Amino acid sequence: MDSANRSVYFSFFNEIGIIEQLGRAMFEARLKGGVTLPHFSVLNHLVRVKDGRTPLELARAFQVPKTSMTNTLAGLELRGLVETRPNAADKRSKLVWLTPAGRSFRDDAIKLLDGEVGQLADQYPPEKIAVLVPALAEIRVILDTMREGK
Amino acid sequence: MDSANRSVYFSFFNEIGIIEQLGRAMFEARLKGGVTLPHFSVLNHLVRVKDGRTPLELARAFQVPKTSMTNTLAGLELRGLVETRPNAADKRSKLVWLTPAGRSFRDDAIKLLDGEVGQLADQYPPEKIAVLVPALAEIRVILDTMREGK
DNA sequence: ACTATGTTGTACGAAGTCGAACCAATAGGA
DNA sequence: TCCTATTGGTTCGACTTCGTACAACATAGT
Repeated sequence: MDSANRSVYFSFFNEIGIIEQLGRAMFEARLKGGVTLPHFSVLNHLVRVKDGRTPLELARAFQVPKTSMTNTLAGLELRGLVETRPNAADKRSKLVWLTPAGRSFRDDAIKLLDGEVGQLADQYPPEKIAVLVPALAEIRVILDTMREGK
Repeated sequence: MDSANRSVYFSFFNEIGIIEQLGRAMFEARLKGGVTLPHFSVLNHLVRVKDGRTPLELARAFQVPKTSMTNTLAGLELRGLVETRPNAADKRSKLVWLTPAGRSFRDDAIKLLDGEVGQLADQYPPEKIAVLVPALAEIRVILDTMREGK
């Protein structure tokens, strides 16, 4: 492959990196009380999928080391957004449950983010985003399979 | 906007986040001597655009606070990959130049990454990536102008 | 020339990430 | 049963990011 073809991949990852950073900053600006994107992501996951998960399950779901998940969950528990209870089925582990405060925090956050999303949607409509998402998902799958030394 | 339209934007940022993480891990696995993606990005930028830039110009190019760029440049200078000289035109600032070691480190890294890029290119061709990049750049610009009430 | 204001880079500290080492509990033999 | 390997989770330490505060220098207006 020649250099011109190759460089387009570098540009791609460069844009991805900048959008990730700007998107994260935008999200976190709307989240009150020092709640970060990882915090919100976990809350959202617990609502959408189901709570009563172990920390390790969550770590795997987000492709993140378990030590990072320990830290994220500690932040959520400190803020009273989740609580942990012992796992009767395996006494080494524990289960993470949403509190009512955690559930409503997530719902409120979604409403607040709606403003930002609307502003973006005014300039880049959902139809055009909807074209991008499957392409990105395809690339994500390719990268993920490459990661497992194939 | 209804919930179905809104969720497309959440999916978008979700894919972006995962690709950023996988891409970063892939890149850094190939970079020797504790050189990180920010380090490489700056080296690459200095080669492609031109060296003799100020730290602040670099910080703006990567949408990163200048304190972060100070740290990244310190790492590069520590490894002998760049050197800084005083800026005669503005004595407050300094100019960042590639060393021969920096140039060859970047060239070697490109060769090492070529395998990964080629593997990705086999499954997702440059023509399709080339379509994505301008779309992402457009979104990046929109997000940038939305930031902190501009 | 003088003063006010803006800009460049750094030092420092708070917060987040993650690998290594560790402990407790479990599972799988022998 | 006992011994060993494995697994879930935390602690600790090194590292990165980035906001605040600051010093040095630059520039515009008077």
